[in-house]
Amino acid sequence: MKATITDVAKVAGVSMKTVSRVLNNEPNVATKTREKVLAVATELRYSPNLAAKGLASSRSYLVALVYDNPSPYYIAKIQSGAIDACRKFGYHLVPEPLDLTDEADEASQEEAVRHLLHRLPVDGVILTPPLSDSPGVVKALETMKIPFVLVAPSGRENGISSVKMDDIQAAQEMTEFLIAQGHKSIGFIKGHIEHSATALRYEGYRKAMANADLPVGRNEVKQGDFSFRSGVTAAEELLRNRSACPTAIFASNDDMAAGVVSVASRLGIAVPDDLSVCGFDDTPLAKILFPQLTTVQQPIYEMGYQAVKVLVDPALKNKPASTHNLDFKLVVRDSALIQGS
Amino acid sequence: MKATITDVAKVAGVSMKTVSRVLNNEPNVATKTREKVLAVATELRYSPNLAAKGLASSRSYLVALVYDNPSPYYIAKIQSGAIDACRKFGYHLVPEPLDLTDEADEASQEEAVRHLLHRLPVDGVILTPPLSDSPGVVKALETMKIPFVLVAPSGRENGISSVKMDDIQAAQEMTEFLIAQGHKSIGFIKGHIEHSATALRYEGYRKAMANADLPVGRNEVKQGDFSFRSGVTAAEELLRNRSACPTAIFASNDDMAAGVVSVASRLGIAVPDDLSVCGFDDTPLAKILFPQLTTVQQPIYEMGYQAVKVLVDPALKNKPASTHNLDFKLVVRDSALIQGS
DNA sequence: CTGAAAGCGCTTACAG
DNA sequence: CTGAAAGCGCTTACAG
Repeated sequence: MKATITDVAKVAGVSMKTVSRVLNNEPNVATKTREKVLAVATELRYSPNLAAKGLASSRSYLVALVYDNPSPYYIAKIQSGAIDACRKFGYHLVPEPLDLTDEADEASQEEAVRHLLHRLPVDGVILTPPLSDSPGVVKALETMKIPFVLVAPSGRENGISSVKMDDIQAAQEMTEFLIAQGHKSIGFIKGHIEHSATALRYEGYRKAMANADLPVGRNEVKQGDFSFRSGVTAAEELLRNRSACPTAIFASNDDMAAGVVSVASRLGIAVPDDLSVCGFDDTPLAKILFPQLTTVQQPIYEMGYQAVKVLVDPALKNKPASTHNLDFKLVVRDSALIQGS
Repeated sequence: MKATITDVAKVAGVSMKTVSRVLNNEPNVATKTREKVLAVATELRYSPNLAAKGLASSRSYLVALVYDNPSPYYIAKIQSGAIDACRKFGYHLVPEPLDLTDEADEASQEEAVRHLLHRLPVDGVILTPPLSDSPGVVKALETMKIPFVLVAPSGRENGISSVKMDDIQAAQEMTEFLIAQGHKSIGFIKGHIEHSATALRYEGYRKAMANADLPVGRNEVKQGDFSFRSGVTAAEELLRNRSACPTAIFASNDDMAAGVVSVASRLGIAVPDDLSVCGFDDTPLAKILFPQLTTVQQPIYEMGYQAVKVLVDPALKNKPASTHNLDFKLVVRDSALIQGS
């Protein structure tokens, strides 16, 4: 029924091995032979059997995307980029959710990963936050000798490839944007205390304020936890004293920014006329809100794409570990745009 | 390094074939032999090589989730259910986005699917809306003789397995809930005109109104397109005449319901005191809004799970096509809850 | 530049 | 209840 490499060889009048060489773009094939084989392959609608290739070469042509993330939106974007890259290089992506909530210690986390990857041999693994910061998970991959790449890890990992963006720089630029709009008192809402991005975004905000010689008052910074609810609570505190409240609030993610907008609307504070609001992430919510949110667009799709590339691109794999810094984008929408500016 | 079936056979003192029988739960193995093999397999941390299994049995142990859907939330949930089912049966899920926007006619859509599945042989395919309604896609699968199952198809497909929920019934129950709360004038906002769920949900609404002998005025039904924006527009029309506007609005998805809430808030109409609002889908948005949305929770995760089960469960596959109707759930939250009721 | 042989780790079909 | 042989469709390592 389906054509095999032997069929192609027979019809083309060459050996199986030559067909293999042509299809894998190996050198040492006469141009004429190459063309002939290619023509026959097309004619026979030949496509290699992945299982056979895998068995013979002890590769799987599979890349696992291992995640443990509550945000379907984030995963969907990473996955989308990863799949596109896989297609380009003849691989396939297998998403593998990994629930580590029951595995408290490092050793049992390691065992969980080992178990997961024992059943399915893959040629590479992509780790998304917060797994990219888990020592147990990383250790399992290292001892199993499976190539892997970290997406947005918090630390500067030595000897491990990673794809990331500069959260500090992004938060700093967003704050600078607000300062350029004339704001002098800018409130900030921090994210979840255990999330690695929280400290980085806060640092970017502080840097911009310091560079502009603007003091940051104790009452201008509130702790949140990335939830809408925490944005509401923080906004209520920031906006309590109407005579001395900030003219702009930078929430370190969109959900919290939505909470700010909702409080402002309830208190009759006009956004952006009386209060500018910024978020971070550019989730779908940012465009649904009224007014639409000014926010930071992370290169999530690109991180997924680049992660796969690092693992499977012949030009990159088996090379020393590399760190890929991808570009973010400030998306300016109505929530922080002074009229006429 | 990694144990093979031969290693297990050697250590257990039996033939390769016997090990194979034990591991695949085939009959005709002495209990003692079975136990011995199992013990050795565990000891050696043996796990079968998928590629070898696949090559020998001409199966792949892979299921493809083919989608072309703008909603990452929907896909993420389907995928989550599908992966869990795959794990239970020893399969793996490979998500395959399929962009059909450039393939206008049925023939080229068929070719696109053929091309996609030619490279990756899979044991089954799951088709999500709107692909589950595409004749070209269905035809490709049929001629390739790949087992497949439709998720939420609109029509009554003959001879094709499907998993779905009853949109008519759900919309009817939601409307009945509003009626039971004492509402007599209930506005309705229809969905996108080309989406199959639109007509079904509207029918459920009409049925409930008719059953309760409540007339549906021309001004009570507005056309939307499932977007937040269209919900805003529809709400503005429905609420224009404050003296004769409905006391409840049932939007046929959450995004449009969010639009209604936003208009009400702008007009100073209290939700739910002056206006009850209901949505459909129970997206994350439903819980972020203030007040939180009363809505219909679709069994999306369950559809993904069941779809895989139909394809790979030995008790179900190779059986005649079956239709699986899964249960929805009315989620009553503050946006449509009369106080004290 | 090309090919014949062996083998990857399983299952299938058959035999006993 | 158990096993020996052949083969799935490729690649690897070697030879020429």
